[in-house]
Amino acid sequence: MEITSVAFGIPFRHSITDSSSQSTKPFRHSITDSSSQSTKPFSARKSPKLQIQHASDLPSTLTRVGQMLTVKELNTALNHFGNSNKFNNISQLFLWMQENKKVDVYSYSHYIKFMANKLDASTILKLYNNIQDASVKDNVYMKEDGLVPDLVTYSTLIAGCVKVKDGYPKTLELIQELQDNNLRMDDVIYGAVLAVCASNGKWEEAECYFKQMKSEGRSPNVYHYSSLLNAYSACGNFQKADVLIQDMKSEGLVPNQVILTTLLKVYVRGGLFEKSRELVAELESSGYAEDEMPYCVLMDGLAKAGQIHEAKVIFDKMMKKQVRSDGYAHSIMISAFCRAKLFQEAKQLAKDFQTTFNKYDVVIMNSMLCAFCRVGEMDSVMETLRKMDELAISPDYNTFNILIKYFCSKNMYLLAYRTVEDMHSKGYQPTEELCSSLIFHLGQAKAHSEAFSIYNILKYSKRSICKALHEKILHILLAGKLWKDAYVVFKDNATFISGPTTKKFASAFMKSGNINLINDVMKTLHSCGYKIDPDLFEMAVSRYLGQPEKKDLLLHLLQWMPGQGYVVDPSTRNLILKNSHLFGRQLIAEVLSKQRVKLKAQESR
DNA sequence: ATAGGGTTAG
Repeated sequence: MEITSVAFGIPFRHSITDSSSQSTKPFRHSITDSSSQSTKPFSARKSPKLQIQHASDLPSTLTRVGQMLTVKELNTALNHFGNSNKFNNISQLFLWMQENKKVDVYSYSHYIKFMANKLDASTILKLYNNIQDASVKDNVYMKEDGLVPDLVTYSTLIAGCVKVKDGYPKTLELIQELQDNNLRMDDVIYGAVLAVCASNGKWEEAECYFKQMKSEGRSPNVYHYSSLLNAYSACGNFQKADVLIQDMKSEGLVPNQVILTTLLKVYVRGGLFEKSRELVAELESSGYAEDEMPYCVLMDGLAKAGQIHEAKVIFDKMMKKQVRSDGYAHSIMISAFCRAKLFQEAKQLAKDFQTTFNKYDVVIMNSMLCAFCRVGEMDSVMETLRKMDELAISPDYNTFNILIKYFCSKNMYLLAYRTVEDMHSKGYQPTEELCSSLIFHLGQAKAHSEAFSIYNILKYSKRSICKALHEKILHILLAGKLWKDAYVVFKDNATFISGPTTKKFASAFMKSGNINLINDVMKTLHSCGYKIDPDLFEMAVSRYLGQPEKKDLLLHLLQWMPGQGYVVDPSTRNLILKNSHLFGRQLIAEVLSKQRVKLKAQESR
């Protein structure tokens, strides 16, 4: 009881606000839709293609005439919008084409070309995979029609790998592919590749590409140097960094703001705080410290090395100098205080952030939430959540994760469940490990249908989930007497269900499952190679005998059996005969004798 | 078309 009332209060009022703000959209559409029809009576006479190109409300025009157009014509429209930089229309049209399966390789290619700098990296990579799938499917090769990807395409794709997980192996594939297409890596490609190496902590590989480009007679520019430098920062290799800076200077390049800030990162990661402070002073005197970034780098490093007081000194100095800040500095100090369990200081600074910036920040909230959860300060957790709600800060992926883990750790599984549902409805994917453990605990707590909901969230969000999970949920569904769901799970995953569990499912279902599904379950069991026991038939027959109005189902079962090599055993046969008045003696006798004849015939064959 | 900063958890 207490759990649900808490859950009701928290996650999250915005789900209501959000959906209401979304509900204004269709409204807006229907207005524009009707007005465009009434003010443009001639539109119906325009060709569908022109209607699309000149649509004032593209989505509704597409709904009206989109299906009349071929993929080729739609691609022309994409091009039309692309050439006039109508990005909104490109997106709307492409989305419609995807939803209506009216896309080919060229659609993807045009779309990527026009939207390259409007889309985030992972989206572009996904689209790129779609192209490859589509080109195999349509047997079209990109090389035709000038569609061969060029170096610009590849640099866009590789740059996209910087922020993406698995970006490094993906980059290797792309390098291979561009070489297969007879392209050679140029300066920009090398720049992007080095950036990927750096963001994946691969300094040796970065060095290797750096040397390789030099050996090809290319002179590294500041981008290359800064990425290699950044690659050294993860491991704090300041010796290599210093050598690199010397090399750079000897090539006649002057370290700029980015280079020096990155060098600072190396020193900080290497624990050279004295040298770092000197470098910050150098940045200040060069006018490179007007932004908070170098201070952030140093503060964060100090705090993570346990020197929280020194970090705060930098923070205060920065505030005194009125360095331009977007709030990162606050965020770093707040999370540092939280890590050190200095909650009063953290709260004070959070308050300060709120008054300085006149807003709140989800990252700061997450830091505090996480800290409160870690020390188990339930009241502060709830207070923080209330505050987020008050200030209309939408929880993000991390917020949900923090909360769910916290609720699980406190054995508040129903609350965790509600939070996962909320998370899912906001479009965030909980991890499989989290779901899997929650399913287990919900099962233990007899929250069977809740466990099944989590299973479904997982199943419909991922291509493949741990095979053992199907069997696990099957046990839970049986325990919860959710027969129909159990049947669906069994049917969809029969190959992953062990023999003993199959047996358990079969007899539990025959005993208590939905009578209308008994024959379906029998057939499913048989078709997945399970040898149906005579006891199971006896159980099914008993169920039918208990409900004479299901006569047709019994007859159907009896008729189906001999074809698959089954025959009722003598005791079941007697049971049926004893009750045959309920079904029509004549009919039952016929069916039973047919069973024997068919079986005999099969045996003699 | 290529470069630099904060939050989870183990």
